Amino acid sequence: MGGLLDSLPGEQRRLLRTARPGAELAARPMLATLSDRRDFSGDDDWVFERKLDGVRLLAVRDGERATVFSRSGRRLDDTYPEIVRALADQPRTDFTVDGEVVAFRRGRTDFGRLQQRMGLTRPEDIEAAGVAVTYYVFDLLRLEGADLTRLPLRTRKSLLRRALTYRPPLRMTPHRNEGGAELLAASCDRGWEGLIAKRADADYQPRRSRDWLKLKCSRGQEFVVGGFTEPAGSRVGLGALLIGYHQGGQLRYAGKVGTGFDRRSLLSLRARLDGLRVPDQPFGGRVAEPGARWVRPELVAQVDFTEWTRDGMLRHPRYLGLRDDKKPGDVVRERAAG
DNA sequence: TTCCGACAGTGGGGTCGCAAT
DNA sequence: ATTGCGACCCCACTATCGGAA
Repeated sequence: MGGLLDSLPGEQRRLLRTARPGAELAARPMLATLSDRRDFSGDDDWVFERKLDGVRLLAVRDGERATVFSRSGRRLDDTYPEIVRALADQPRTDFTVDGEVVAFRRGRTDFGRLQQRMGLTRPEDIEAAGVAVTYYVFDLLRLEGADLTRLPLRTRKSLLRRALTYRPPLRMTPHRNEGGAELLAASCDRGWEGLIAKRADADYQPRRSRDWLKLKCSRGQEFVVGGFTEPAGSRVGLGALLIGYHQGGQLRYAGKVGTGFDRRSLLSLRARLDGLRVPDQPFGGRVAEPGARWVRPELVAQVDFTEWTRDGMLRHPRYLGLRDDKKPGDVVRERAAG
């Protein structure tokens, strides 16, 4: 075993530094920056990966031992024992990899399903949950005693492919070298989350970087504003808008949106909402939001979000603005569940 | 001078575990 | 038995500040 690094050209070998196992974990994982960029036809060289909807996991193999860490540095060995086992069974005994743990439902990565595993550490609880996980690795930070983070991404990926043996629950994240725009369109059609675009020649930086771009499929639509919450702390105007849509002759609650505002929009929204105040909630069914203020459902807000949760609430909602061109009565749910 | 990255603060849904009711 | 809370996960965004470009 070993000798993978001997195949590197001299100028890349000079980028290597010695690394103690786990030393890179004192730093943080490299994070992607949210981007609207869609044109990747320029001179710069990018690698595209499917955006996986799970939790980040860094794994360290040091001799006989394998250990996994969350993004914040928490040890998760008891949470994902089958991943630790898969890493401990690898022929190579000296590496650090970066990747994402996911759970599948109906062929798609499903964060909600993974959540049923995330907090569990007792083997019998994990067994009872019945949620199989897969560890998609996409980067190699350390190998054969060397810190690889200064090497270009393509080289790290090439080494990663050869360094590990891929059997469930361990997989290498597939990537493509071109066609980013087409790939993103196809991903969104399938109802996936989006893509991560990574600069092919970039090093691994333990922070949020523009060398990794998060390209998200947007699932925005209009919602009727039926109430709001009071601001807290240094916040002004309001905390969040309570929003919904029409279905079956009533206004159905779809959750809250509490980000995307600046000071001006918070204050002007509050002024308009105060003119619409009513004592009773306009939503059908009971909405349990302590301290909520209710308004006549006359304002229509444009809201972006990633997906509907199982309970029919919005995940990762953000406010984009008011739609004065839309009638509240026309606002319905635009996508089916899931 | 302008831009970028890091941090703090405020907001979201959901899960689990634990304490209070 | 139910409810509430905090701690984690995922995340959104604004505002600010200091240093790099």
